[in-house]
Amino acid sequence: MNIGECARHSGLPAKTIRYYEEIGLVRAGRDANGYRAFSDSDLHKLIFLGRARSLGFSIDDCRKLLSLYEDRSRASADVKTLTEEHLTRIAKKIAELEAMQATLKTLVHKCHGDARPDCPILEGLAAENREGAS
Amino acid sequence: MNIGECARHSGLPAKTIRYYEEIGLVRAGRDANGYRAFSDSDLHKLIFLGRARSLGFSIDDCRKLLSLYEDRSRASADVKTLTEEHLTRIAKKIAELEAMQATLKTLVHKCHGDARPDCPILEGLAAENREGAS
DNA sequence: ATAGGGCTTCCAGTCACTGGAAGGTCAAGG
DNA sequence: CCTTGACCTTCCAGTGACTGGAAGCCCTAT
Repeated sequence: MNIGECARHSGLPAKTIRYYEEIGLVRAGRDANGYRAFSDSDLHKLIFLGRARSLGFSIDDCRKLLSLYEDRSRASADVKTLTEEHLTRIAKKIAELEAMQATLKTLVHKCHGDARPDCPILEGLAAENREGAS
Repeated sequence: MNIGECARHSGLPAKTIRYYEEIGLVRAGRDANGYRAFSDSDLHKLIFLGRARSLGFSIDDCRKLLSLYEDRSRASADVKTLTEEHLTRIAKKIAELEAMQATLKTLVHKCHGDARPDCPILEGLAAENREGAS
């Protein structure tokens, strides 16, 4: 399987597959003409990587997950720990975004949004005479 | 005011202030010795930028917000529109993270997390015989 | 023979900083 | 006067995870 077909089957751009090979996430053989040759096993790894990335795992996490995936004697606890740490990061990120959202919604609500220059959003950003907001 | 004092008052690292100057977000005068000299007005802009960045606005948005901030004849509607677009992006991001969170929680819940290699998380990532999950 | 599509490598750019090296400046202490 | 240490300066490189583009080889069909 060459890189184009592999890209179609995995859903990953060819560029990304080359990049994954470059950083050592996957390895590909070569045909006589120099084209990359992917086995079914390589394709499965790429699909695995695509799924992991789409769930927000970092490349570094993916590297660990992939090695656990390939390790027949792994402990599922290791996978679970990695995933739980990732969940913690996601929860933190959501909390941060929700805090921004709350502040911004308050500001937007106060702003009449017309042709006049008076604007509580800009005043809020200027941070003059603020009290409670973080 | 030199950069160190300005950093303390604005809460931004000196490196960041230099970077903001480099990309033209703020301008600073110079003392005879070549040190940057910040006015109170520069400091206010930096505080403004710090607040805007902490609310997730991009540098490009900050540039627009700053020019609106300095434009005494602005229309508050322009600020509101910018902010609402940003809120839309935040909501989308939160939704994405929550979708990841839901999938990951389901997988973690299924995984017993012990010394055995059997692991529903890895199986889920391998995307074999999956049905409903996105 | 040529046109097209796919493949290769390599380099640069993204975003918003951040770290570090090499060196100038200034105030205080010996 | 000299040194020490904390400032400041510039410039270069690296981060994460790709993405775009240029230059050029390969393969198939017409």
